[in-house]
Amino acid sequence: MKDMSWFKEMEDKIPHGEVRTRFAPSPTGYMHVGNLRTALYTYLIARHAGGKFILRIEDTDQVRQVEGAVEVIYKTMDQCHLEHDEGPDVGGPVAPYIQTERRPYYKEYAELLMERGHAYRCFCEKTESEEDSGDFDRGDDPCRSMSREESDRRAAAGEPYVIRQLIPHEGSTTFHDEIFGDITVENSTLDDQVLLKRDGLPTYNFANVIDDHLMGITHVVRGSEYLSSAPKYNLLYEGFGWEIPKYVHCSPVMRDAHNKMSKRHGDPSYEDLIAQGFLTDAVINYVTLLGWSPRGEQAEQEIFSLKELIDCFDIGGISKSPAIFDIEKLKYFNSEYIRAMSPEAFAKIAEPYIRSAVKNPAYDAAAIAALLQQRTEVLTDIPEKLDFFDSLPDYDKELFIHKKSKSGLESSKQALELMLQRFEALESWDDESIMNAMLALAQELGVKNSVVMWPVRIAAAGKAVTPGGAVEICRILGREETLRRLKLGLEKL
RNA sequence: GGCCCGUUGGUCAAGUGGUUAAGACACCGCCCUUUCACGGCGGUAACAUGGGUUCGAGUCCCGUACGGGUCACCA
Repeated sequence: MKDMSWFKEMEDKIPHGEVRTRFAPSPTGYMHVGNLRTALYTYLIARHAGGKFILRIEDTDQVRQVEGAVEVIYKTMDQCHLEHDEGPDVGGPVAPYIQTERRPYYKEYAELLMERGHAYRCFCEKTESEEDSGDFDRGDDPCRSMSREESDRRAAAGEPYVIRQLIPHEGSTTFHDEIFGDITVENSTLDDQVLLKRDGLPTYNFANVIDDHLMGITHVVRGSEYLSSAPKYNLLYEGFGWEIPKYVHCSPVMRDAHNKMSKRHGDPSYEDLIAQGFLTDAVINYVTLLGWSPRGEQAEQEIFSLKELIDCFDIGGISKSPAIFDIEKLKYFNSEYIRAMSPEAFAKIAEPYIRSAVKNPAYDAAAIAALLQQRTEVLTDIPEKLDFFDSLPDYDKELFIHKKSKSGLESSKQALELMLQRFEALESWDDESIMNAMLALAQELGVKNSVVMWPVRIAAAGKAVTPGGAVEICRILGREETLRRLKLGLEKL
């Protein structure tokens, strides 16, 4: 073990006097919605307090590493505007920020903890069945009461061992969580968890405490699955004589009442949602509100920019109970964000989706986008709305019948015939001219406007539901194509 | 099973002993309208349950049920 001056140096590097939070993913998979939300809350707590947000990679599990997982984390955080102040890529005062690179530290601290009487070497070869059965009685662990001399001797002889936390059999431990309040458990229900594995790497439970302390983390934000481990963390902090950070344990995001969101069930990751046509800002907004709600004055506000969230986020608003992810509500947020965009911005993001359905360059994508903006929930819905542009669907003449518009087969035939002539004679082809031509005819015939406009739209689009009305569709199709389609419609009648 | 936590409409949720128990999504109806949407108006729908405490309980206490978490040399 290093001498105390080394530990003193480590302590001296710890920043103080500011709120410091960390997002500490393990690179074992993709960024699911629950992860994203934890990252968001962690970020918001730091930014709200004007503190630092740190990224730390927890890669102590040798076998579960997934290729490319770290890149996904960086990319997602970048796209979500969750910029970190310190991390593997940008460095910082308490580097390194990757746990495998901190490997030497853990051993020193594990030994320090032994020195202080709160940990011991365990040489037991436990079989998997013993571990799995849960029958292992730590009270019987002979290593727990082994003399320090024997322990040192066997370790020096090269015998493999793990280092376990020495937890008292008596008494109870109380910890405080910012969301759940005070929780007390009997120490007898806590087991002597492994701190340092046989391979010399720390367990998550140990590395977390060491790193959170050494990095000056003030608010430990994590999933509620760690709630039951919290008393052991407290004992660890106390064993070292360290200040205990504030705990913020967040309940999970569920796919339904019984299951968490998971890759296995095919639940969407952040990347999946984007691929499904959702906007980042809408996802962030929705996910933040899934398990957190503003109180007081803003209790009724739902649409928040990231900036606004930073301003009003408070830990007290985080919910204790799990929240079910509702894609329908996300769609609502998405459509709100789409409608709030400038027409230009929407045209830009919609264009690829428009062009996937409308190949004919004669049809203006920006003009089509204008029709779509108010009626698009997710971008991927766009192509199917536009199929009639490139080729007129083979529709049934029954489509011309629409009771509410007072449109029938005979009236449609008449309207189409007359509009064909008038469109041909029209001086210019713009919204106003097209509209006026139709209104004039309706007036002359003494019928509702819809008696003329319904059949025109049907003939032009070949389907009952279209983005935009007869005027817009005819305008975009152009006069020539409109006339052609009206004639085809007439043939059906 | 032990320990811990949770429970307001289908969903997200406000509520911190006295309210006609907000709001939003979804759903339904009406209006607007050349369709669908958008928008406007309105509607259906909730304090898991049984005991306490209290003048008064969604709010406090206890039990029950249901749900979740945890009990790894995974995080």
